[in-house]
Amino acid sequence: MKRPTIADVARRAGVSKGAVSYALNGQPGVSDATRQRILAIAQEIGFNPNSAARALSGASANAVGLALCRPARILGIEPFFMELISGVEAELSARSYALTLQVVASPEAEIAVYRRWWGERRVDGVLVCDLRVDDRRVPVLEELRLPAVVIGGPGHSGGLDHVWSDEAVALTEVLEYLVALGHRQIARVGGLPGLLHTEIRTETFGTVCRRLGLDRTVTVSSDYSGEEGARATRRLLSSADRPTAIVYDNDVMAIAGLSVAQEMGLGVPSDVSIVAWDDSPLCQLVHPSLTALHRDIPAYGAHAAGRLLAAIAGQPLGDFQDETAHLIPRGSTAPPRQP
Amino acid sequence: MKRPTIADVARRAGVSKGAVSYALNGQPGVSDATRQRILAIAQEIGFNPNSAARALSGASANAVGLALCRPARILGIEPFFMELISGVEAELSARSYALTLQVVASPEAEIAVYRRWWGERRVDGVLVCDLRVDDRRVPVLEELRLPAVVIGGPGHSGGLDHVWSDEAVALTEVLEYLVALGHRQIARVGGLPGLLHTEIRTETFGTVCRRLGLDRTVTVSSDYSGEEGARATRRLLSSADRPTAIVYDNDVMAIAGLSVAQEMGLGVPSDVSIVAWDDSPLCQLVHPSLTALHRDIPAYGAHAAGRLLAAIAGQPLGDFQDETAHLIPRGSTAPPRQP
DNA sequence: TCGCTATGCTTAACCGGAAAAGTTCACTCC
DNA sequence: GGAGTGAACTTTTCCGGTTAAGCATAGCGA
Repeated sequence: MKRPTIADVARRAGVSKGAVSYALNGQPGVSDATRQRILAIAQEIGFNPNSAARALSGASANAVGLALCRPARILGIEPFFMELISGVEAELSARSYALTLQVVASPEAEIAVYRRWWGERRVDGVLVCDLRVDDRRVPVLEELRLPAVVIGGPGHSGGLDHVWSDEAVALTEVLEYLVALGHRQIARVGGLPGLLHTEIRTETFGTVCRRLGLDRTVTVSSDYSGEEGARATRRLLSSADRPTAIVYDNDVMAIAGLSVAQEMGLGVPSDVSIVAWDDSPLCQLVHPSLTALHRDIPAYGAHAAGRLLAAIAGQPLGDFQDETAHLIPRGSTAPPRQP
Repeated sequence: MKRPTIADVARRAGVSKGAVSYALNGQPGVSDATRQRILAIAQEIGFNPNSAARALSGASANAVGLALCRPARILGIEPFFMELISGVEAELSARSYALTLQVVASPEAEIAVYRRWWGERRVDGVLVCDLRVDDRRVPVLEELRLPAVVIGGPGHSGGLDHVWSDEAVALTEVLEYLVALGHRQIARVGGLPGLLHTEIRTETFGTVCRRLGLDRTVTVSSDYSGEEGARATRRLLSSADRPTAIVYDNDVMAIAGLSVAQEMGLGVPSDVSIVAWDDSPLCQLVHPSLTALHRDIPAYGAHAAGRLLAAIAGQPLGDFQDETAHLIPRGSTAPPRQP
């Protein structure tokens, strides 16, 4: 089956290719009557402009790129990325932009992908996840002048636009809540060290605990996987002065932690309270359901995508602070058992 | 920053654009010495061929499409798709193909996306998920002659290549295992009706139960979400003759079911055994860990992608039966308590 | 009546590659 | 020595759009 081209439309309408192009793109230069006729014919023969030809003459590929640097195992289990992608997609497809996805093995590979995409003009811009402290991807994107929106922050995104949410405030809410319940020994199982939001949380955790007068607080690093979350929890709960509450950097680790606690014969929340960061439906499926920090991740993705499209259109909007995650107390938190 | 084009390489090498094209594409027509020189220069100035220009002259967009028709909520929570995408990606990026992703709201929208992609020449082929009985997408793809690989089957994929895994054998293994443990009342919480694999499972469930002499068996339809899984479980477990074992069509519903059982004060596996289809790491994070049907989903995706690339290259390979899911018994199954 | 402008269209150049067709030249061979 | 050949390039055309520039025609004011 032959794909209809602009020439086919032009022939049937008895006008030139140029006229068709003007008509379809809403440009002036054709009468209203002709425009209507051309639109009808294009519709009738199912004409869609060849994206390559368009990209070649205009400058726009009508696509944005997203490179994810996580092992398959973790990508699958963490709802975060898929929800983010859903949100990004919703915004993009409303403006008929395509999303080009690539899973990479390392930050270096990710940089190579950006360079290739830029050279190939395959995408008009990119969304950058997992912002790191002094991220090496940032200067490369700036050098390439590839429009980009960083998802994460604040700071460390150089001159790139970014969309972020206040991790410090959210964590503070959690800690104040736990302290209000009576907890004094609070531990945290953190995400991948080096990621900016992990570092922000770690620093905030220290600061707020000191401010609240908690002395025996500890952060253990992990990698977001259930296995690591379980291992960290096992270590924490076997220690001499075990914490009465644990805050996890994602929901998967929190669920693993819950399971470990129950396995060790500890009651949740009676012996140990659990709080999860990121509130996927999973948190409500386990028993007891998990107290979690909730935010609208698809909306977060949609905002980032919207900003990226604006940046591509040449309107640098500056940074955008998205909704702060808020605590949803559920069954996994309670006052600690009196000693 | 100006993107280097083939003309820049040609100028620096002191040859024509044509020579550069031959050299970079491994075509005959240039001497080895010149080829090396051109390659070195291309490397040095970081030349990447403009994908649009390439797509416009050749016929290949060097991209494949994947349209997903599920609400964001479910896409996020089900590890299946993200794992599948990881596998697809691994295969594609090894052959430097891009993956274009689109989330759609309905099968009609999905068909529209295929038509658009085809018209825009945006992709060279597509992967089709969630095969339905008498799927309307199949004739459209055949009519468009858009290379496609259907993930799912067997059958109902018309003349399109497909990659499938034997659901019937897997389910039979589960049922025989449960019967061997002594279960006689087995229920199943099924996935979305209309999806081919759901229908195959439903039919197999009926057939095998009859063959094994089980009389009181029941299948409840659901939508893969935890909420629905919980509701279905609640109904099953409150019924007069409640089942002693429940098989769930995915892991999320199984986890929800486990939670409901525990909430109702029933012991798992003492009062009710639970088996999950799809064995994401989640199954090992809950307590007791779930007996599950395991298969390598990234590999499944990689196989499909590989077949699609072959189909695009013009080698129709015919159907491919992937590994059958196999049962991994864990803590959620045991002989039923004696009445 | 003659310009002048605005409208509505056509023409043609261009984007950056791929590849067919054409050119040059060294070399072979009768 | 002249035709024939093949290697190594160059030139040209093409893909299918966008868009600047060109060109009739109509309308209008002086």
